[in-house]
Amino acid sequence: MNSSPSPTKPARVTSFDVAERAGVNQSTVSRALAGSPQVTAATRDRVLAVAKELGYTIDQRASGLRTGRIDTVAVVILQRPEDKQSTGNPFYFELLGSICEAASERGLETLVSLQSETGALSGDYVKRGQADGTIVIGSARNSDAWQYFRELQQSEERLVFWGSPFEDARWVRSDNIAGGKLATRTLHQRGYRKIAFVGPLEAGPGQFAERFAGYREEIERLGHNPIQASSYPDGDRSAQGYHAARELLQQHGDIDAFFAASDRLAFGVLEYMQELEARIPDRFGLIGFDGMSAGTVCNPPLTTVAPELPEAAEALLTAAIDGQAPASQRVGVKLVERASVRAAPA
Amino acid sequence: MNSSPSPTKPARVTSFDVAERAGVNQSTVSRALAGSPQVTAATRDRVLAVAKELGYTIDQRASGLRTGRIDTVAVVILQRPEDKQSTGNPFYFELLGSICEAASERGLETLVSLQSETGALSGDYVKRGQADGTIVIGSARNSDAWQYFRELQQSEERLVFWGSPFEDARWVRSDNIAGGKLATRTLHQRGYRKIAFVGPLEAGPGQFAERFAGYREEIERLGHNPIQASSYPDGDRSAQGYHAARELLQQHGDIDAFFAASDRLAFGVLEYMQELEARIPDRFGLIGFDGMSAGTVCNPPLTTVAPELPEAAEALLTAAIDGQAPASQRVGVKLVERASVRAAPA
DNA sequence: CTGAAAGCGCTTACAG
DNA sequence: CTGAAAGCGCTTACAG
Repeated sequence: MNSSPSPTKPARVTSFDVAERAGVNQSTVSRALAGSPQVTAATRDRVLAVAKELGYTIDQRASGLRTGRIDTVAVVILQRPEDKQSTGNPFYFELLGSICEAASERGLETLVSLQSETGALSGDYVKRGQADGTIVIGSARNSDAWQYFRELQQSEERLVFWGSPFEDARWVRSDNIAGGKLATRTLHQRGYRKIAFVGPLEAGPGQFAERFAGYREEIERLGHNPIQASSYPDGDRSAQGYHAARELLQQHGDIDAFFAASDRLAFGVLEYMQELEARIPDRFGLIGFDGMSAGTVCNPPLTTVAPELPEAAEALLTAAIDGQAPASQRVGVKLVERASVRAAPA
Repeated sequence: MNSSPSPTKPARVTSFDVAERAGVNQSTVSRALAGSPQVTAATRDRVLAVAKELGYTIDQRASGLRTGRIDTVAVVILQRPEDKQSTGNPFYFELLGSICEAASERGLETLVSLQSETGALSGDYVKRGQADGTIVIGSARNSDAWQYFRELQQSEERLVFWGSPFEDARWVRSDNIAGGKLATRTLHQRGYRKIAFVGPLEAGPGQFAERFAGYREEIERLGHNPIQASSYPDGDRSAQGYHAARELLQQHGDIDAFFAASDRLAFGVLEYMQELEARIPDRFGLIGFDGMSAGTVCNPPLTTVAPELPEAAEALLTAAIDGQAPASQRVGVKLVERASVRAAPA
């Protein structure tokens, strides 16, 4: 009478169950499900039918224990300790989205870990058998965390960084120099004549510094001098952008365009422009960096330099999983035209 | 002479290695690392020291195979098929962030899967031994996908939905009715007198319909009639919001406020307002729903009703992992005041 | 082409 | 308090 599933046995269906029902050996079930050419089409079909009937599915823990592979990539997103509880930088989630998609196309799952506190850092997913490789992306400002991962890279081949502040590491980055040039050249082509750079040039060879280098190179090629703010407040990027725009305009009344080293900085610039009731793109041009989708909802929508996310995801995955990519690698950038820059002259 | 790690043996360190070096049995190592009270403090310390020295770490595949737990929650994010390659709805990533944090506090890892194509749906992470429970979040518009997961829920206890379009399912949702009332009441209190609802009321008892119900209830309590657009174009939420605002204003010239059923709809309304050069919040009030961080960069920043994300994450996790939460559950909402609504009268 | 068996690295009764 | 052993569910040489 009691045909309802007994509470004592949740009854995991194993390959032995399938084997018994299909009248073959368990090893044959394993081969059939793996699509081994060693097994007859007839046998395989029978096994597959039974497997489907019983709702059998390979246990990845057992499979992974045996093969050494777990078909998973771990992605750790480093946040600033202050970003705890807030959403952190949405750009990282956009990159994460691309990684998930690229991973899925390779038949990999994606394990995601948000980390911020120095004490709770953990990157040995490969050693723990939870992933075949690890990607670390995140804020260059959490330098304690980066230090930890940099050391980890000594002993772990399958670990790669996006946006790490170190040169001596395996990383993937935007082609920041090309991006800086592209933004600057675009602004100049659209008729802006005094183009300022917005972005704190923090410790070491960070991404902002590279974007500045591209800007500077292009500005000098055009026969001008680079212009940048003298200091930046602590706080979020938006506040920094706001203050920089104000300071720059106070000191150089003839500035007519800004290249912001990140979209979040650009949002701050935009905020100041709005306070000034300055018309964009007529009076001022503005280009950001990152291609964040939030830039579609600001007013005007933000023109920005965006890394090729699918390319970035591929490069990161290859480096993390295969573990034998070139030491470091840059991905291309493109201009995402929205509305904070005048149209090209006809 | 050849002391460099031989390429043939990547040499995984196991509990047997630790045991040998510490001069104990492997089972003692296991107990020591599990913090079992059965093991002497002295023994435990020795084992822990050796483990650290050798860089030993428990293999989760083996551990999970033995215990049946894997200490991981799977999160599948359903996207509209069209959203492939785009970023999809950023709100889901904000919720994902909260889930990751809550999971991490429970000592769980988070497996993330972006799914869109009907053929490639997969939710049996528990059966495959990859997770102890599964959370599905995502667009109600991908109804084929929801149908798949709804059926899966018949056979899988540890599966819970955020925002599913079905009533007969285990889900967690915002208290949409309270949220609709809150938005409407707020607009009325701030002096707006003709408040329209923006949002397509799609098939079945979706979240938008609940938000509308809350709006309607409050509007009627205030002695007014609900106002809504007659039709919505296909396309993204922003375009829908734009068209609804235009239609509403054409038909009801005296509208002075909008409650949009989602932030993305609200961004579309905002876009139309900008075209009109209508001043917000003076001429029109606007409240969205979701609490998306992108709402901080639009102009003016968007006042919105936000679900309590940490509470949502806790409820989802409890339902997914423990598998014995109430059949369905609502989480509280709050008003996030930004600048698209007038200040409260003094 | 299929079967019998070993073993991946753990946890946990079972003895002592 | 510690050890010896079984077993979680697979994959894959090894036989035949």
